[in-house]
Amino acid sequence: MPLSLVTWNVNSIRARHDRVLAFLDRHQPDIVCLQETKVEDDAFPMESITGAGYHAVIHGQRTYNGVAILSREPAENVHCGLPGDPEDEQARLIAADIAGMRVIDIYVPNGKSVADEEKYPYKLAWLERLQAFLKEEIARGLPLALCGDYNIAPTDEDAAYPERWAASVLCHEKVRTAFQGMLGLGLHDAVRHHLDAPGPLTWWDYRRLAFPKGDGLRIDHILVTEDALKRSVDAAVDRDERKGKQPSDHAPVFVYFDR
DNA sequence: ATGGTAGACGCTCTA
Repeated sequence: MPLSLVTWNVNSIRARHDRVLAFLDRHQPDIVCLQETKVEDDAFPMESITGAGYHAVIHGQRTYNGVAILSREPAENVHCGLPGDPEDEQARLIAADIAGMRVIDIYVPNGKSVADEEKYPYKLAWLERLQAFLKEEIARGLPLALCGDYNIAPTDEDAAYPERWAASVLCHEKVRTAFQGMLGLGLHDAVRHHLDAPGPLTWWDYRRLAFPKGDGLRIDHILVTEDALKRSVDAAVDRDERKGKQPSDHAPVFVYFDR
């Protein structure tokens, strides 16, 4: 069996508790990066996760944001938070060494709208700080995977209806430039490497009947260094996880690696 | 027709 690495924005670990456990049981993934856990660390359902046979490292906060990495093997050298702004207390990044790989789990700020004078500049500045952090992390030399909800659809082929989203913070030129900048650091889009465009879609808004209408975007990504790309053998999106009762608005994204 | 849903929290914000 290949090693499986997953990223999934669950939109509240407590609201998605049963779905997460069913997901772990069904797929038996090796490493799972979660975003939008929306819970302080004291209230994270740690017993459920360990009961399912997983270690967890967590970086949460009340109400918003929050990230966690679940793994079969224990995590080492855990790092919480994106450096570069001492005033920034939003819990959007956690990193750890797992199974010989550096795994970085990110929840990039949404940015609200391009015209927003606070949230969109925060998103762009956050992406700048991320690039600086990535340079240091890549320099450590381990195979590296940057997994998460990037809130960026890198090209028009990453939206089912690109014209509807052209003016959005998910498709705007400046965030697409930031995505290209990460590729410029030596990272590769592992999902795109294995799966042809258009898609695969990973997020459908709860509103406007977006899922039944097929109005989704590819905003959840796994970027990897070249050594990890060479070890990767396939990728997938579990679109079925968006169906049924009380789904997250995001589907889990998988990349598989030779061990 | 210019809306709509979901989650956490508290009567509103974020996505």
